[in-house]
Amino acid sequence: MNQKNKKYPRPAVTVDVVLFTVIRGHLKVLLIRRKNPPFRGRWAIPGGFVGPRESLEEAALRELKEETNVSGVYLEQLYTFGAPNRDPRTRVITVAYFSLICANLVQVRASDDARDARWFSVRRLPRLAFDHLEIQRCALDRLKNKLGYSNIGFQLLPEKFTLTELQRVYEIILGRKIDKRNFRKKLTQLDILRGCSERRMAGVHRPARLYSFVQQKFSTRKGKGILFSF
Amino acid sequence: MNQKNKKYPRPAVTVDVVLFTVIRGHLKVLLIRRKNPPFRGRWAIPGGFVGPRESLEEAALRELKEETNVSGVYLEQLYTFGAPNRDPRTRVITVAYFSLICANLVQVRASDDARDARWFSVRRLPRLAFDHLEIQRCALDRLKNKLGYSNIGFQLLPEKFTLTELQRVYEIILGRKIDKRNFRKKLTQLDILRGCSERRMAGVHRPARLYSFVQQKFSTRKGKGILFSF
DNA sequence: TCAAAAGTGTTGTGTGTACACCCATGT
DNA sequence: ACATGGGTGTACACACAACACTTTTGA
Repeated sequence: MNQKNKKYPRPAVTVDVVLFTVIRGHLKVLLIRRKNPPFRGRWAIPGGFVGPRESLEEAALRELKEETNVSGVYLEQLYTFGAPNRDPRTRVITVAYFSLICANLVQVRASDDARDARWFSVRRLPRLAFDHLEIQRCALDRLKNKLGYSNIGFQLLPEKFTLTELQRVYEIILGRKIDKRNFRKKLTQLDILRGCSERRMAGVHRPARLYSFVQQKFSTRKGKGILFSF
Repeated sequence: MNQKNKKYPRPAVTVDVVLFTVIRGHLKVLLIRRKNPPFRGRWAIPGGFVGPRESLEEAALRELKEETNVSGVYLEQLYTFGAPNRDPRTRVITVAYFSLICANLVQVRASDDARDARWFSVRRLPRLAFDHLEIQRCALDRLKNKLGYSNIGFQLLPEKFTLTELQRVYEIILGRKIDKRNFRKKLTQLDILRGCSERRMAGVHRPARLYSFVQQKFSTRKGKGILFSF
């Protein structure tokens, strides 16, 4: 880090947030339609410039709040993209984040004057602006991988959920069926769920028990080996 | 990504490279002593500004080459650090990389007029400039974790190596002893090593067989589960 | 009584782990 | 012959994977 500041024109720095949720059995990602060139009319990952007094994470949280009105959601830095011509206007380096949110808790600010925001199934994305397809793929890969050795799956559900709902989240993201008994056995022996006394009635069948995630138990488990390996 | 460029002063963007190697049984990291304020005289991770026409990775490779004269080494983006006051002069966002190199293949440009560069054991680091201690810890965590599910351990060895040398790399980084028979059994059943006919004589004992890493076999293995779990 | 999802155990197979002795070499 | 690190196999524990039937509910 030499004192060469003058020699180097400074790039613009943005944060982009790949926001996932699960709606009716599909993994969805939030996109915003661009109103201005370049890529006018194309869909893009929400993002914006990093303010002079905020950290990168603060900038990402601010963007997230602007789009969804929620705070306290899961947010993780993903990767930084800086190809010289990824934005045709000027040099823009973007620090990408990915975020998980429970669909019940969020009301997307859609379709007001300034913006057109929609959830898209990750299987059926429209053409994206800039290198946003690459960013989105990177986020999806991270999500799939991280599901195997962390607790992030719970972030897509409300505080109380049934075991079948949790299993669906895993199946949707991993893209394959999981054996019900093995799934439940694994979770109970991980000792990270607290069953509450409530039941949930949903349809003409036996009511399902509701559970909540117990953070502290999870984080104190020994770190060696895989946690979920379905 | 709105058109608000004017409102936001652009930060400087740098890349920093945490460069690891193994020398005589110790995991080492390359540091450079700062000749100028701030933090004059403190040791720092090598890095520098991102040029206007180069990608982030190109900038990291350039820095790496400037420090070590080598190319073709393992390099991976680590994390981006952007706390508003991490550099007291001005806003600097740094994209950190980490890199692994075989000590035999590198000749550090040490102690010429402009720079004072040294390998430090990760166990005995000096006080570091900026937030470089945090960056270095982040890199070390990543290295330890990634050792378990990837092939990066081989990057710290020359092309031909003995199984004991490979085991030492794992023991040094993980910080614990590994059973010799289990280590060798695991590697042979992974089928990623080719034994060559050469032997290495080193000291007054039976000569050791030399092996080389076979990339293609490794990369085609099924990705589920852990690969190394010593 | 029927449909629909909830809930529950056992067995075989593979992988991790612990452990001790002989081999090849130079002095 | 001896000191030094190289090289090899077996037995137990545990985790993953496959698999089918009973329960509870509302209509």
